[in-house]
Amino acid sequence: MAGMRLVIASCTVDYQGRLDAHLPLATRLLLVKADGSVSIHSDGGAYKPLNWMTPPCTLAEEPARWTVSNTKGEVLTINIERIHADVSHDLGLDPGLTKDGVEAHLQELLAANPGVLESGLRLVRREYATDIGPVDLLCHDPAGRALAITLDPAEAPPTAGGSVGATDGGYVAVEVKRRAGVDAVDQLSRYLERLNLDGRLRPVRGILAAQAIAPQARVLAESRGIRCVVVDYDELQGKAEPELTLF
Amino acid sequence: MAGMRLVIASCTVDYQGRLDAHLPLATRLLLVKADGSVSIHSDGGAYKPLNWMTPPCTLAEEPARWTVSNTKGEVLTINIERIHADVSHDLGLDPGLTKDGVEAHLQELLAANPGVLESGLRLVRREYATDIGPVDLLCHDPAGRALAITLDPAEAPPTAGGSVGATDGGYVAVEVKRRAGVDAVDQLSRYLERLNLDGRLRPVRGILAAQAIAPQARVLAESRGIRCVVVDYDELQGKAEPELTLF
DNA sequence: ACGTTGAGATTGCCG
DNA sequence: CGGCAATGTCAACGT
Repeated sequence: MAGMRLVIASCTVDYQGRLDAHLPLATRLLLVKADGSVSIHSDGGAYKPLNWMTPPCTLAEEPARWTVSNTKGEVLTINIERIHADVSHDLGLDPGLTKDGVEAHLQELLAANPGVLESGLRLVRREYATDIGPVDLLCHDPAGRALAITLDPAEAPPTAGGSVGATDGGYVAVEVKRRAGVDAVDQLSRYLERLNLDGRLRPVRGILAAQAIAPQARVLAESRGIRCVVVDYDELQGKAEPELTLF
Repeated sequence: MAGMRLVIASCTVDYQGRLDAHLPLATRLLLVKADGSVSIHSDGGAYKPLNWMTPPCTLAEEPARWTVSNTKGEVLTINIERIHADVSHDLGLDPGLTKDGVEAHLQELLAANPGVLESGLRLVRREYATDIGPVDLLCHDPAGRALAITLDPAEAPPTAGGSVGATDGGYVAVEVKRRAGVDAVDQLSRYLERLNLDGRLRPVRGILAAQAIAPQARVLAESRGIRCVVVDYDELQGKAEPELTLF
């Protein structure tokens, strides 16, 4: 039986699996999809169901008791007191969602225009592989150490005692985020720690590029000699197709 | 009009807000809850809707077009080609979900039995406040430096060059997780960095306690002198009530 | 209201 | 299939 089934029922629910959970008696929506997944919704709390079972799973249906289980030993038990409605509809396959404006797109635009991050910066490689994961952008700064002279002293990297690669020239690792928090700074720090073990790259410094950077992330980044650059998505998209803005 | 509304409709959808997204024409379930939130489901893909708008938001309904918007400028537009079904039900307030087995419970059990983490360890305080957030457990090791002698050399902390408080006695900061990843190591590292600025506590070392620890997290933790302890939830619960296991 | 943290996170990607 | 990182993460809680 293909299609989606909607049941309004007064029920209690028990889940045993990754945790134990229980729902007292109340009227709720039971949503059974074609893939067998079941979700139990109340009339609030946005889109997240109170309980659910993700596919693949099997539904065993008795008159007053549904038992949904999967191969990992998780069990969802729905004890049905009364059914108020029970309808089914065949929806067919969904053509799917198209998205625009996510981190991947921001990374593409920055890869095409690394100079936005810092004048003269050139892209070496996107998704540069390290043994702890890929760095979003690895760039090279032809100006090298000379660059530091032109920077405001307040933005200059700390002295050589820093724990990560806080230097002022050569290679540059860029972490791209839509919204950057302290975790993004830690992530970039890990990469820098790793990249600076490579004698062919060392010294490598870091740039955190995001549409928005949390204040605490900015403080942490600067204390580690990591530059923060806030990028404007629309403006960047304009640079990507400059011929469109000529007239 | 209180209650939940279920509409089966052929529609296209556009979302503009944190990103841009579009859904081509297809038949879907539109779920409108009493709080005004709207979610659009296909017949698959677990419980997450294809598109949605979380409350608070307002729904403006025209014959062939629903417009859902919030105060942050996000807009969800549903162009309705045909309505196949449209039913409403008043579900009433839900008494809510009870849970057991989450991190908070694991933290309680470890607070009551810190010796599980390391013989002799004593609890100083749960949720010990620092200015960058609370440490799950702050403990004290009466054995102090003498402990290191009994440890396997392979597990011994690194030399004093480590960037965070990787020492071998006195106070111990414990980070509790159900599943620990590298981010948990970073989190604990930040706390250690902070705690070791306090002369009354220094030196403070770290223990990462979790039901499961990712291999990369283990490597990173040990490179920073942080001990990893895998705890068994059921076993720990047994220790909490030892009188029940006497016979 | 804002920030921080946990979550049965889910989902997609790539090894 | 397992590890890893992004997500319009969401939701709960404390300040």
